Amino acid sequence: MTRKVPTPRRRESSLSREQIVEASIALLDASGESGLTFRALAEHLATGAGAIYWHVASKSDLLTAACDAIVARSLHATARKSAAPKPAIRALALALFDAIDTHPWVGSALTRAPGSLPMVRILERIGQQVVALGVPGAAQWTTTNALLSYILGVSGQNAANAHLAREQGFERDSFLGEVSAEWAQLDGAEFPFTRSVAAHMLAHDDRADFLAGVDLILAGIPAARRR
Amino acid sequence: MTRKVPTPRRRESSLSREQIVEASIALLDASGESGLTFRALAEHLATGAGAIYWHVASKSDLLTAACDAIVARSLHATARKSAAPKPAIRALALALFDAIDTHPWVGSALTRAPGSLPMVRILERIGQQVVALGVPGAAQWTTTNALLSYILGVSGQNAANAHLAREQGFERDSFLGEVSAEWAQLDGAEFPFTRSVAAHMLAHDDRADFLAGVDLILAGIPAARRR
DNA sequence: ACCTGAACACCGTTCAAGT
DNA sequence: ACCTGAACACCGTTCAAGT
Repeated sequence: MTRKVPTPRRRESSLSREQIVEASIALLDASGESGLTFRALAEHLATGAGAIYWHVASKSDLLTAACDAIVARSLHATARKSAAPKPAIRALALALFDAIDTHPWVGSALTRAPGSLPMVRILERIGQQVVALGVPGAAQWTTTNALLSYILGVSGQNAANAHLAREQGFERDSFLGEVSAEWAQLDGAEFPFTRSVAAHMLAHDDRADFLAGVDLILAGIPAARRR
Repeated sequence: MTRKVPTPRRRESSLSREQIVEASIALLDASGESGLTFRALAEHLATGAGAIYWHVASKSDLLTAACDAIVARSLHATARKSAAPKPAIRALALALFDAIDTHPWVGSALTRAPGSLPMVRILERIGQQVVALGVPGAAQWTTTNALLSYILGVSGQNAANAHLAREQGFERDSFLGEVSAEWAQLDGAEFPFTRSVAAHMLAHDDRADFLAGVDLILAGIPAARRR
């Protein structure tokens, strides 16, 4: 993070970390995690594969940086609304859900980078609202963690669905149709619940269900305190 | 899934899908997701890489099968205790947490296989208890989904911590120490919450916090119904 | 029916050599 | 200080050929 004063003497159009991250995001959005390749990146940036390593430590460094750019952007867009804590948490949750829906690779990449900067950004924002909610000190960590896990968990699953559907050339709807049909054919004695929700899962609205789950957790917070 | 009657005529010690899955689990446990390689697997099984493709469709098929073996085993171990719904959900959650802690690769692999058999097994078990809890029809899917996402989300994060720590050659504790120290040095104006929980995160018990979160959601269920 | 192993088309990463 | 591009040590997957 210590940035030395640069003395740009050579050509002005030299490679920069931001350029590389931006190009990475474009590749990731276009063709998923497998689309991010040092060779593809080099071609995209009209340079050699080795050049990228001057600005970036490794592929996982690059992926984390790309994640952080998306997360920071998304959090920035929902910042400073100064709403009450619970509406603020709902807005935050939806912003992340939408960001991960738009950039499905963010979901799985975040999971593999615990304690990294993008995760800390989210933790911080949720935590501040949990504190504002009046949750006592000892429960703040647990409550924030529960919300964080739910938000990233469901958003990630939703994105994985979308990604898998696209990968198999289906529309998202017809992919859900496939899964629903599979579930409906499961053994009734062994999988009664899954069979019973097969129809609902076909018709459901991912975003609305996601928000309902957030509300479920939010509802549990005062209830848990009252015990 | 249609299994033709096999006519084993050649040598009795032929390769089987179960053998391959078992060897895969061993490799995954020993050296993580990057340790599962068709070449390593072939060497382990004293065969050629191509032979494995006779029994397995692809690497992702193999990974899903390995996941399913672990999940099925773990669910079977906690089956038929016929406890009340909430204790049953807690026991189920802990069993999965422990299984993913022991086999960290299960956490990330599950995320990438939505709608697959191992996921359905878990969905089914949680769903049955949610139904037993008396949650009305319309809310069953959402409630089950929330629990599923929380359980897999937190377990996955915990496993990712363990895996990352091991990868970097740290003990788990000293890895958490690193992260905690980093958090304590964050900018106080921008990251007040993260700074304030840095100490707690060092001392906390992952398993206990995980269970507390499950209780938080369980507490929210009746509260949400009462609205 | 099942296995072998070479071959194909890729990867991330390194590094001498250039400017 | 920054870039080039060949080279290294790998991958998953395929497929003719064997038994």
